Amino acid sequence: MLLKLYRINFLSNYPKMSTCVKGKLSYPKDQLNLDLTLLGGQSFRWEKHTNDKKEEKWQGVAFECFWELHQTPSTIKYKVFSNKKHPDEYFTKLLEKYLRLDFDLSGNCEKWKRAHRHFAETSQALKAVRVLDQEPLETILSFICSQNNHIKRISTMVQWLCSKYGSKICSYEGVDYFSFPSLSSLCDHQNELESALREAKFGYRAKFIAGSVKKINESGGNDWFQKLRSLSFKEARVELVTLPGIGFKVADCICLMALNHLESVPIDTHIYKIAQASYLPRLSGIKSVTPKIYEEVAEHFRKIYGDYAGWAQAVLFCSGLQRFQETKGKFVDKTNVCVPAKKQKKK
DNA sequence: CACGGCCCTGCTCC
DNA sequence: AGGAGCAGGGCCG
Repeated sequence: MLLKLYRINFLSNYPKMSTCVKGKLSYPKDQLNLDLTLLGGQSFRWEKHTNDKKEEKWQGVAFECFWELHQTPSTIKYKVFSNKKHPDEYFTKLLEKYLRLDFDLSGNCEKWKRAHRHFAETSQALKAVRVLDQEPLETILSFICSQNNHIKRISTMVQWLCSKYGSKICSYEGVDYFSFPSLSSLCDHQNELESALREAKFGYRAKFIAGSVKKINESGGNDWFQKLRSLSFKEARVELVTLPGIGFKVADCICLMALNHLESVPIDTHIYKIAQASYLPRLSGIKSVTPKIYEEVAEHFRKIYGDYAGWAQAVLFCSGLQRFQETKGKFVDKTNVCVPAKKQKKK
């Protein structure tokens, strides 16, 4: 045990010293559900741990920092490791920005409840999911991985990218944590990138990622991301869909979660089913979501829920997800008759 | 322009 | 046991 501690300290202090900062901010728990927000499919870099005393903590990497979060009814306490020196308040501000704590969730939920009956019915108990404000490159590559895929495998793939091309932030409790790779780091391996990804079981997404990295670099990298933030939502989306592997749905996820375009409403299969059942019954016979149908649904949500329609969608999505799990794969919207979950037995 | 077939992998189901 | 079916899409014909 002593030896182990010594090793960890030795490794993490040398050759590069990563500093640990502790901090705390006040925020009511009922306005921030960390499970839904961090583990619900926006980011793929967080894990929750519960010890035998049933104390919960969330660990993850964002903005080149490793974070450990604890939540009390009125506060969030954090530990953060970073390779770069910053004044302590930098981290508090960063965390507030990442979680968009300035957004009045309960106020907006009241508006959304008045805007449509379905919202009022589905979210009686507030699903306090917050839309994260994430880094564009990480969000783009992660959501390219998300197609035809589920959270668990996406997380594995993103983790692979980080440990292969990212840089080590710290070693904590015996685990190494890596930042998401920078654009330049990925470009340095441009020639081998696709084949390396293939080998790492990225499947057909390997080509998309390599191609997108190349194109992002040619477009100006971080300057291009800044430009996309300053453009209107739809202008930004037009630009994004020129990247290989990015269609409307993934582009909308990026706009919403990394480019500050909160009116963006990603229409995935879950949301489409909700739309068919409770918003646009006309679509109930139509299976394939063509670009035209996609836009119709998205515009419909924007019309109802306004400038922050994407956030309203996130809340609806979480409500749907929960029911999805409860019914063991059979998606059942509340407006339909609820099919009882199959009895599971078997060891 | 709408549609179906296909794409990689890994897991679950039967 | 081992093949079908599917998972928070996109591309191509």
